[in-house]
Amino acid sequence: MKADIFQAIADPTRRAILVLIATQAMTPNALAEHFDTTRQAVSKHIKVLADCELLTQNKAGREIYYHFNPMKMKEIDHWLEQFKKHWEDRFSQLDKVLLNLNSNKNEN
Amino acid sequence: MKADIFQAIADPTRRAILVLIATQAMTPNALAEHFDTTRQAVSKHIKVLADCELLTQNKAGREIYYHFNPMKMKEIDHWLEQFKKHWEDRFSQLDKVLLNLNSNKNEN
DNA sequence: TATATATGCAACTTTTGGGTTGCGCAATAT
DNA sequence: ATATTGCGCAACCCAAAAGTTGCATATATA
Repeated sequence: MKADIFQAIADPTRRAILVLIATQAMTPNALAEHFDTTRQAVSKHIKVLADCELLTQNKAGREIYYHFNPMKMKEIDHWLEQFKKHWEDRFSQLDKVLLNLNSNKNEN
Repeated sequence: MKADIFQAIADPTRRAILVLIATQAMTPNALAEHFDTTRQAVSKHIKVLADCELLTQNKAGREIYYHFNPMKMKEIDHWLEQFKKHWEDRFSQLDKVLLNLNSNKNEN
């Protein structure tokens, strides 16, 4: 059983799938046309994404539309928050340096 | 050659390393004490993280202090931004309701 | 009803990744 | 000067993952 969302987005093909499906729900076949691999390979990627709930299904006859689940993706954002302050701090430090450099010449 | 930041954060041990080092720069040995693996295993994780520039080195004698590079982590945040609107949008919730209605009727 | 289409699943192969062991090298300590 | 410490690197092993092929099943169409 696979459920690690970080592992899920590690693969570049899966990230591309997410980008496509975030724009528009798609079937596996429609999706596979965007890639250079077999339908089954794409299907396996879909399974990984669905297992960790980044995708949800919607069956319509014999077709299955996969939809993007943004709330799951938000978990990544939540994990990132603990680091956010670090790059915001660095920005302000950099700002300070640039201001000091600029103050030798002129202001704007 | 490994340089994929998404692949780098896929491993739980590496994510733990990032959390530790974000708080305080550390040497490989100090780091390894926090985990149940060998120093070499941790060292390999460090290499992965350093290769994709999530960590930077600072040599001090025979010790090497690894520092967190928040600007690189910010790239993940940047990638996430394309999805942010999906979970922030109120329409995202509306979509979900509509999709549930559709799947109950099983038509399109 | 017979056939084509959309999909999932299981078996297999190949590649990748994580871990361990063993080594070499440079910096420090005795 | 010799021993110890901190570290990286390479070789190897094993498990997991990605891709392919071949099926089975359900739905649509002729």
